[in-house]
Amino acid sequence: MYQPQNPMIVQSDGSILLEVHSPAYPEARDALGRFAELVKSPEHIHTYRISALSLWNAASSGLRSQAVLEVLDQWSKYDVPSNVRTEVVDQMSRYGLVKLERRGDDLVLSSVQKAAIAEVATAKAVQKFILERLDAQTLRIDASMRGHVKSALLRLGFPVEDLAGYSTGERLELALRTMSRSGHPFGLREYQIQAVDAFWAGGGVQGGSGVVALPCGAGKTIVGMGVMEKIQEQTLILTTNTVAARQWMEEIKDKTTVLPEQIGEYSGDRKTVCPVTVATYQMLTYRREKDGEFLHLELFNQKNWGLIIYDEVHLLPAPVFRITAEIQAKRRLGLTATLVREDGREGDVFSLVGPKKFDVPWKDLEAQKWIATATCVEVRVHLPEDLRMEYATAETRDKFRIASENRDKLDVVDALLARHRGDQVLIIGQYIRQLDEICERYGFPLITGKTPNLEREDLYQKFRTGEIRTLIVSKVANFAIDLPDANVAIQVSGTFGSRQEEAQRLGRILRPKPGGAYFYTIVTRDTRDQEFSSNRQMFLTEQGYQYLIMDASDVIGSCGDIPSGGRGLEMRGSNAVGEME
DNA sequence: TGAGAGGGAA
DNA sequence: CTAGATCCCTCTCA
Repeated sequence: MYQPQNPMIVQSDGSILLEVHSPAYPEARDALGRFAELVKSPEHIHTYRISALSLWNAASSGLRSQAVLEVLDQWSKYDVPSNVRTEVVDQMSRYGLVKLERRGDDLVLSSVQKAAIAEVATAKAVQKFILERLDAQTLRIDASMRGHVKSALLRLGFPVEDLAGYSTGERLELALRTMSRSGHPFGLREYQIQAVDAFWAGGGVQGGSGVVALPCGAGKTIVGMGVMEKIQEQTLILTTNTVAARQWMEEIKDKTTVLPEQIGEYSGDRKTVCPVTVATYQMLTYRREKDGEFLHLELFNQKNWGLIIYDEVHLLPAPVFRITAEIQAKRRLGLTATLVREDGREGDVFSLVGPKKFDVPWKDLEAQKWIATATCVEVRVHLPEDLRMEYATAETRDKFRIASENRDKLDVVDALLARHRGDQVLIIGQYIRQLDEICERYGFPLITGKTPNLEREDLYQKFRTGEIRTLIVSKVANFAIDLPDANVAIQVSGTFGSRQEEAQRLGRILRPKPGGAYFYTIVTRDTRDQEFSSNRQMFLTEQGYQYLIMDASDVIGSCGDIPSGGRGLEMRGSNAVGEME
């Protein structure tokens, strides 16, 4: 049957085409996002792919294959190819087809399907972990190899459901406060409660490991504390940097009954191990020079942890994967905004930290006003005549830089600053040279990695109070979670295709505010800059953000509108909340 | 004891 | 893929 009004085409190779301008697009996109990945997003038709991992993650977060098929049937123009239907049902049923369970002191792999166990038993990568074959449906495995077994099986196409349970950690009684120490009423939001419950669902054996994906600014720390309250055991928290580590400590002190002396920082500065300990990933990955030995992995055994929290789990480094494979009996919570890794190790996150248990489309939280409504605009600038020759003859790897640093971008910055006079603006870029130039042109303060901490804090403070209205920031913006909120971000250059980076930077302006938020990215037309830019936008597009494409001349020339969902800029400051659709 | 630089790593 | 930021360590200086 042919239903031309539907927005979707499902093809037999597993790719899905989605028409962006269809009225049904928003609904179809959100439904599709639960089990497929966006791989290409040019202006009119987006391409998604159904991958095995995306289906397993969907299955583990509670979606049924029947529901997936219904989505495809509902929105597809043509009949869904039968091989795709089979693939969806097959892959999703694979999650949990092989189970890992405890029998006395032993661990066993079992399946209702003898064929599955037969396949597992003969696979080279798994054989070395098998101790004996108990019967046609059961294999006894080496209990110390629990993580390695799961990794190997995932690669074989068997995403194991791990029901072997967890060891009990040392007890730590704690509760969330209803009034924070700093004197504000405090409680979990609806979706945060759902996230905690989804992680915990099934209790003792089923609940206890997995990943929760939430947008920047949606309170992942709070979800972590909610899980700690459920478990009531000593907890080790791993973060990407010390500022984040200290923020966790502050939050726990502020919003739980854990006493300050029960919280320790394990970092380069201080090495205190307490019932709640916060450490950085880099601490754990540090190796002594002479023999390459890891010096701090001991931390995992220094206390009988009942829970390990992996903050920003999409950045988890290889050695931490290795140690995580060894501690599969501990409860593990992964937190992330994006789950996409740029290095393709999503499979390891799935098998070693755990499957995705919960996520919310960013647009849902926007609709509920938990995060700001953001208008994203890509402004395209031409390369000036004299740089064109240089660009054309440059080495591939220099091309990106030439296009990124295009000085004509500054004319657009001029215009945008004029439009947003009175707003709190961040100018974000990747090249110090380029940022120096901007700094000279306007005289706004510039923060880079070299800026001492005291000076940063001073500038942040002045920005917070409005004494300073514009800050220029380098890649520090990607990590500095203490960077104050702004309502306008102007990106003049960014890293090669990093989807996470774009998400992080948008996150800088997502705290809810009455006038909405504006995210501008300035790119050089028809160059590698533009190519990479579209790559960077992929994750946010998947989340429903549509970039408005404008030419530099439209921004510079007109003194009028940058539409935000068909409305003019003059709506800012009014009670109107801009719309994206 | 603490701050600040320099080197190496990923 | 660069360029850039971060974090760890050890060393020096007050």
